[in-house]
Amino acid sequence: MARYQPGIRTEARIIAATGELLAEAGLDGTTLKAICDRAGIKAGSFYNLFSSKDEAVLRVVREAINAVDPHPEGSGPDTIAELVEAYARFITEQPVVARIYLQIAVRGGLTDNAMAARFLRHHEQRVRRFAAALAGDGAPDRSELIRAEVLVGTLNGLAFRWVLRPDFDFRTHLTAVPIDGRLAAGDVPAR
Amino acid sequence: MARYQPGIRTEARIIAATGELLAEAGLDGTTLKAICDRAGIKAGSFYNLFSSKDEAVLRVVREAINAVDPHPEGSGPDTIAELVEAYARFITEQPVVARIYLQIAVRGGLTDNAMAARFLRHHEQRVRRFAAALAGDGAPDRSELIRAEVLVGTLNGLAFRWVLRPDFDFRTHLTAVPIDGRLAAGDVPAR
DNA sequence: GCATATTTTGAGTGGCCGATCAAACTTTGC
DNA sequence: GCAAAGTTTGATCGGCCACTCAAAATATGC
Repeated sequence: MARYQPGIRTEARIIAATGELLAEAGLDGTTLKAICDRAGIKAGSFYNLFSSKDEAVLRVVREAINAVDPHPEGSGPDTIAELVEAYARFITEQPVVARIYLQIAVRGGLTDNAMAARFLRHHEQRVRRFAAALAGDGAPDRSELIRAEVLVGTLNGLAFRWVLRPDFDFRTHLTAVPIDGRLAAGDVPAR
Repeated sequence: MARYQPGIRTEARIIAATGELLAEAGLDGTTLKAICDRAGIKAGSFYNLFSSKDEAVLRVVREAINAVDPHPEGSGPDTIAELVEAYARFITEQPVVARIYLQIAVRGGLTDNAMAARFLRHHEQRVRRFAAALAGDGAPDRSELIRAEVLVGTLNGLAFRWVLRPDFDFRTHLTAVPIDGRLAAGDVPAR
């Protein structure tokens, strides 16, 4: 870990460079050389601060995952509309982080176990949260868990579509997502 | 291209090995060495029949994409229920091909342009087909196109979820997918 | 069975990957 | 200003990647 000022600044530049590359070029494009070139350092400096390339990538991914839900679970009476809106804000207001999150979700899930596990844990947590909102009072039943999984699946599906082509209008399509018989658009509170 | 019998058999073994590896180990795990080892040949034989590794991968992917929709567009009055059921059958009955299809969709989409373009073209074609089914007679309007995109997005989202964990029950969750105000389950015809 | 075309092999190529390390340099606390 | 601790550099490592090629082996048509 960095102790002196130069090291602290370098560490920050490495994290920034890694994040930008993950969003722009995906996991394949995020090579050690690319990170170092963008951060303006040599490989040796990188390994003075990080023990491996994966450490830097995981740091960025972890931050991206945490950025999805700013306030922790249970810290407020979530409604479905609020949860959907939070997802939409994540996509539209933090596109770089969102791209990292989704890329790692699928990419990491296919090959790397650590990333897949991390993403799945977070996914399940989110589904529980959606299910709780569907249930209102009391614990969600099986039907509500399934409906929550489908709703989160829809959001993820549209988000993947957006990753494939960034000009895909996530918000517009969100208005056609059915929630409890109504459409999401009508439920989204004004910002 | 193969002209003699040994070459024809080798070509088939290469395609089979490539497909198996794509499904098992993803794009990263599908190295030239892995393909050749599984096919029981040397690299030189591979390049006698294929001009590049990508050529073999693309052949498999193309076949996987074509396998999604067995009968070509316009060859029958598709209903939404039929289209959803076709997607579900693809996932549940051809899991290997489905995994390849979805992996390439996201993986290839991020780095490789040829695969991304191919997947997107196919995706848009599918959305048009869903939209036409929603519209019934006449050309689909904007609203129907958006609803079709959301519905296909939901299917993709659930499929991605299944790729992440194969024990995810795609069919059960399909019953909770809202279609035109009703649930998909009620519309799915008996097989 | 022979000439020709194809296929297979084995031994390479260069290139990029992540990672290492000693030596020079810089920052920091005192 | 000095010593100790941290940082940067430049050269370098072995390994795996996709790919090549001449030469040996095999298939095919006649």
